[in-house]
Amino acid sequence: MATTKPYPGTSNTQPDRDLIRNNPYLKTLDNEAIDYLFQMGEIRNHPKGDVLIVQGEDPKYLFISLKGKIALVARRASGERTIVEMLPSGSMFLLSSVLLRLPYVASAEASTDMRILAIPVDAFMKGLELHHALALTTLNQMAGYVRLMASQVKQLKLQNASERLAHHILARCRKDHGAAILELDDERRVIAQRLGMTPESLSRSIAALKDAGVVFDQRTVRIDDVARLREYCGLEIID
Amino acid sequence: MATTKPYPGTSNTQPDRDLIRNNPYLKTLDNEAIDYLFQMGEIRNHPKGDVLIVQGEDPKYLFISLKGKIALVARRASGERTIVEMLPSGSMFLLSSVLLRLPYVASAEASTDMRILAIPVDAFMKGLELHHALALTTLNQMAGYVRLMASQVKQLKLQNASERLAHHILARCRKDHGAAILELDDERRVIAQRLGMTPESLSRSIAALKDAGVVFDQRTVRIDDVARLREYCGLEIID
DNA sequence: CGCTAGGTTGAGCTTTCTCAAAGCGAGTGG
DNA sequence: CCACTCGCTTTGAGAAAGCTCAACCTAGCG
Repeated sequence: MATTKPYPGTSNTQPDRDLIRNNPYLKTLDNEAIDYLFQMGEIRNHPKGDVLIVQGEDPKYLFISLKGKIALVARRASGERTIVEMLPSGSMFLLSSVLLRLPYVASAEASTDMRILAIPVDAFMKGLELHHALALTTLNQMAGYVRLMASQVKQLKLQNASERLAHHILARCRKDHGAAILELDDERRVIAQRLGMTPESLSRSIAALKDAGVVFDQRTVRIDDVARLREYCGLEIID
Repeated sequence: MATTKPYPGTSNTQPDRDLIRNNPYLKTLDNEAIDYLFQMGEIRNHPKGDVLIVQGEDPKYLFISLKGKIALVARRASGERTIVEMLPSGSMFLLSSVLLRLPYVASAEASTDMRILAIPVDAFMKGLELHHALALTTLNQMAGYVRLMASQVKQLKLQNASERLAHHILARCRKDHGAAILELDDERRVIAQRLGMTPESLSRSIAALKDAGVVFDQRTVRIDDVARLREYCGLEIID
């Protein structure tokens, strides 16, 4: 699978601890919980493109991304694939399968070079009992995933392709009115799969958003008026 | 909103306790946790059609359905509605919004007459700290919701209307091969909204499934060969 | 300077939606 | 007891959205 490098107890874990402490999704962990995770887990480095988890397999580890972006990929029996979600660093990805000890609902692929912490399922479950901070962080992450997934269901059922693209852009825009400019850091094919459309449709949606005051230049997006785009989008922005 | 009836401490809570103890999603709660919930919460009865929660409002209570079926309904600004999910009794619905103290992502409507337990958010959060069994049940419910939502995203992105209908039927069928017969307990309009299509499209999908060996007679569904239908459906069945 | 990979554009087709009309079944009043 | 009505479902025809396939464009790179 990839380079594996367990912590031999005496090695320097400080840089990785700092990654956890600085991560918005993990910073509620306390020292005891972090100690526990490093004690029970091992660090792995994966190059972009690596498949960390295969849909349908039984969970053996809980993975926490310390650095890099994960793509959750689902396939049908016939082979077609789609991206269920992109997850930033600090994610305990496919957590639900681990907690329920049920086969992974999706595969996890490294969308960038990654550094991850892998904790055996039993050790993780034990950690939930022993470390309150870990349980709370886990609870929060899962609540966030439910929101994310529920929001996506709403998008797929209530918005057309261009509106979903508008939503995608707005979710990456910190301003809530006036003009704005931002960078999309995925390639078109990836964005298209995440939004549930073909790259061709994404292209046409990009063209369509000109009428809503959005101009694309490579990966740079310029929005004339965020409030207007929100109106166009039609759904409140979640994530 | 509806008939409200708090527990005055001495009243008979036994029937409601039994509902909890017999419910597959709640039976891991222990007596202390159940005591706590009844002490802090109040019982409400709602007739079919009542709106228990309105999308966009701030969570004040965590609701647990003791009896009856909930429809999670989402709307766009322009008014169109869809059903995000149908939840059986024993559900802590819209849990994620409560845990994160963020506006509800969807409305909750009583799809049947309902009996629910409403616990103020602060009391519930406190309960998570005090009662380990409650925290575990909560964790499990949320993990289940993530799976459900992730599965639905897969369905919407990878399956066409007829395949989604096949999925819906298979999810309600306990057998995994041979012939089977089952009842759908929702009306067509509701099933259509849940599956992300119009009632007309659902009608046509019902007709289309004849070729896959599925016959509808009112709410009764007869499947010639479950394995064959699974193949037609193209995705593993989750829920 | 030509290749290659990613992105866009165009044409035709498939799926699903929309709108209108017809079918059907359960409950009601004559 | 029967015709009627109301609500839900199905069917049909046309329109719209999105997909497929093919051609073309463009930028980075050997």
